[in-house]
Amino acid sequence: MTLQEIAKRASVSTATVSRTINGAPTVDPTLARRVRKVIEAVGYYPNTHARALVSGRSRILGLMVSETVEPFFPQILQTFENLSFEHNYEILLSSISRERRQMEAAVRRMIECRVEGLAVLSSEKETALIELFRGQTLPIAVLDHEPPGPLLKTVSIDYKHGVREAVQHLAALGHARIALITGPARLKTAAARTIAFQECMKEIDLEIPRDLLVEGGHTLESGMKALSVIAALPERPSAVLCSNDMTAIGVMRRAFELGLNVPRDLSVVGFDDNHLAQFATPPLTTVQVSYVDIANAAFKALLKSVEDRSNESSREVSAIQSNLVLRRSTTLTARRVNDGATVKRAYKQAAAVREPKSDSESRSSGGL
Amino acid sequence: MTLQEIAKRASVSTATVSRTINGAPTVDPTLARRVRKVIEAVGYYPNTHARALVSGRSRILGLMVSETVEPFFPQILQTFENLSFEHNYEILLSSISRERRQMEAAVRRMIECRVEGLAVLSSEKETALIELFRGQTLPIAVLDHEPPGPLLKTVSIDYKHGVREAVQHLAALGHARIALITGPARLKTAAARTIAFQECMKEIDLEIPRDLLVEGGHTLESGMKALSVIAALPERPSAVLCSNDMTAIGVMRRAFELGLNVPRDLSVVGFDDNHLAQFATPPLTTVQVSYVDIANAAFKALLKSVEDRSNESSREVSAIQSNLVLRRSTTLTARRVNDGATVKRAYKQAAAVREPKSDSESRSSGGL
DNA sequence: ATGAAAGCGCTAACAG
DNA sequence: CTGTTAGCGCTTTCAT
Repeated sequence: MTLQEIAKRASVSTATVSRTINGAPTVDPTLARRVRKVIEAVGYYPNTHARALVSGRSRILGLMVSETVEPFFPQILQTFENLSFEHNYEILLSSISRERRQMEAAVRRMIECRVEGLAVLSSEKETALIELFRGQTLPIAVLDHEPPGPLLKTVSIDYKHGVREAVQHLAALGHARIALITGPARLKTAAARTIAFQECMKEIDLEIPRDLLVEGGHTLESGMKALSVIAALPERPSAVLCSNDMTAIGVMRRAFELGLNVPRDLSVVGFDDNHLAQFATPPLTTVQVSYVDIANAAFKALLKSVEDRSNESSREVSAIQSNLVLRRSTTLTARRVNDGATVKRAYKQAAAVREPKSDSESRSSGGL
Repeated sequence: MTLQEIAKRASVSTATVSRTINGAPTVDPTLARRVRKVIEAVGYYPNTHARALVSGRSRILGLMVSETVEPFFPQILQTFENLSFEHNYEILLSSISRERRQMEAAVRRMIECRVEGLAVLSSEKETALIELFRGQTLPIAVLDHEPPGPLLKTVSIDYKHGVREAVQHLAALGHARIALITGPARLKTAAARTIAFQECMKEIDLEIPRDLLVEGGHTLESGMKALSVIAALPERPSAVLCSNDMTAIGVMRRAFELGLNVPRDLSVVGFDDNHLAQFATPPLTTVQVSYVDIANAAFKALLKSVEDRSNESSREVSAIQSNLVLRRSTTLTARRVNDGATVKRAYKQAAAVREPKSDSESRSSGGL
């Protein structure tokens, strides 16, 4: 069934049918009704490919993410889905492979499908990826990318806010020796977390001895290993901040094995607030990063870029905030434990303390 | 840049360019090389929309799932992604909304994009959904659907295998009173699990008193509530099988609160083997359902249906097996606890015991 | 083996 | 306000 056929049956021109379908205001209500009736009757659905071809607009947005098997991925996808739906776009999904050939193939698909905009939500490989789109006049939204170009919209994550809350929360509980278990060095987001930690510690004049900066790998195992290292230290820290939740879970598991009670003997803070965090034992205090907000910002930036054709030069930057979510894996240090009021005060000091927006939608492990 | 332009620059006809691109065998190698050179030089990418329009083949497969925010979803999507990539299809994703209007809109999108096949991987609403595709001559792959039609490929999940392993494993450990916490009644997959349990219990002549069949809702809270009910029973069961992992986690949490030790006082078995299962305390013994296998079967069925145009009548049924995964949430009953050898023997009796294929890719909560 | 030409289904001038 | 018409970029006979 084609538009032509509808035109014939409704005894109007194809133009009128087209106008009716697209809700053009200049079409006689009587005719419009007649057309719609025929469309309804025969079960006609316009062909998007023909439409895309002639209009030059595919109404498809590309979404490239590191791994669909990542904890935050569902939230990102769901958000994109909803927004696309709302704005009448389709989304073309692709995972960013480590292999060059696969990456090129993915890029090819995006281009061949004539996506009108692209969101790259990954913490590695984005630079190489974006490079492959050189010369495509395609708006791209990406996390914290330098240098931004005219078509490059940037979504930046403010790790510092949440980390500051975490550090000050711990300090208020009496912790002075706070360790950090980092993520893999190659992830720029992990690096950003480390820097945020260092800066926030400095803000309140806390030192970070070399041996309290332990490299992790954002995995359960790396967290376990890191805690073994930390536990063997001559002067053990009383709290540890982890670069993601999975690491924190590993830390808690190893702590348990070593007979260390969390939080009594060791306060643990995670990062991301994925699904596991709230179900951990004890439930994990963590720096929440809202992937919904991130996806939202990326989509909006893209949409704006696609709909306007003018503002090509305004390289937008949308900043997403992180926040501490208080649960049960942190508490007073031993020397403060007798001071009953202190714990309450400390909890209050963690300014933006709140449960995440949609706890039940959170997911596990990883982080962008 | 268009195919025409390439033809001009390579001084050949558009037909030759088309043939070259599509790897037709009847094109002179010299010409082909010349064409490819131009294509490479100018960075030409064929337009899939034009291609789809003229060829009548979109090379798009639809995938509809209940909620992208579901634990098993990433595995399904990833599997589809990989396979699509491999076979040069794109996938059009849509979540199955509870609202009628949204559902219709999703169906419309699928049809307008001219998807060549559709996988519906959901445990509710599929019948209504499929109904909306009536008269579309579109191959559809769906979970256990009755009645199967000529274009309806069915993927069925054999819950009984895994449940049998679970029940016999528990029986071997000395458990005679085994409770079941069901899922929501509206989910046909949950109902199937319940039936499998009843049948497997009957197989080994174990009774299921009315009060050992407790309705749950596949949520943490429902698991907690269900255990409260069970714990209050005059004659408490020594083991409980849950309709999904989330329920089992809730059971374990409430058990902990009630001072019941899992597995010593109560053996707990989950269902699905999602991400949480292995990280639970204690790690959860569970009936694993491989969503990778399910997605794989659905895709393959679809592909076959799309590529052949003949076998429209062969309504395939691919059966996916479930298996028990042994972890630490089950053990001997009190009366057997003194018999040292028994536990080993029991573990051996659970025939197909093994760790899941890719533990680290599993996800949390829910179940199809 | 290659080219010329006819559309695929739709939109958007343009003319009326 | 409506209709006519010219393509959008590609594949595919059908000749040659």
